[in-house]
Amino acid sequence: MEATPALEARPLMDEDTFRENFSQELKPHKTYLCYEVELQEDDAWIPVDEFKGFLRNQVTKHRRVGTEGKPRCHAELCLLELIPSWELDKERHYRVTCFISWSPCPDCASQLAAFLGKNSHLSLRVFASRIYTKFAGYETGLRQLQAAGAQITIMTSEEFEYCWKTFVDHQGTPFLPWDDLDKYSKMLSKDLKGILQGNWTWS
DNA sequence: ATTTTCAAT
Repeated sequence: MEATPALEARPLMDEDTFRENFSQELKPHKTYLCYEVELQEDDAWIPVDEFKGFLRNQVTKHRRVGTEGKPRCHAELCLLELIPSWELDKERHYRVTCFISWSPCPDCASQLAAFLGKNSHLSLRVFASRIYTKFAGYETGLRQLQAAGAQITIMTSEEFEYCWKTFVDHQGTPFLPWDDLDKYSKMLSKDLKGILQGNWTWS
């Protein structure tokens, strides 16, 4: 009964899942989100390791007439359901960081913004691998989220490597960037900057 | 080049 120290095994993402979902070239019909929390102490951010993890969006398995399936849940809303369970001290200030494979859709962005408005003890940073442009108004959504105080950024090799080390079951192997990682990251960063500044490049 | 877009036609 001395097998493991008080260190609880945290679930880790397998390597393929990470690569398949965070590579900018692939566009899987699912979203993964890695999250972590830090507590503000003077000028420093202290990691709160117990609330570190990852999740993915939830889908209804079977849809049948007359059956009330569990509603689909985008990854961001899964996170919003999770945060209250952490019971963070409202007298202190925390920073929640998430690394997400698709940027928030307009609805999620709006809900995140509302959440930040109601939780002034929390700050939010969003690092996205890709920009989710499927739904009309995605630009406005991202701007709204930024206006609510969130920091929104495209993941660079630095964040990919951090996620690999922190959330992936990497078996001790170092992060090997995929082809064109930096190229896509720079391209998407430029796109996001334009969006957040209110420029439109597409009609 | 406009793209497998938080699926399921």
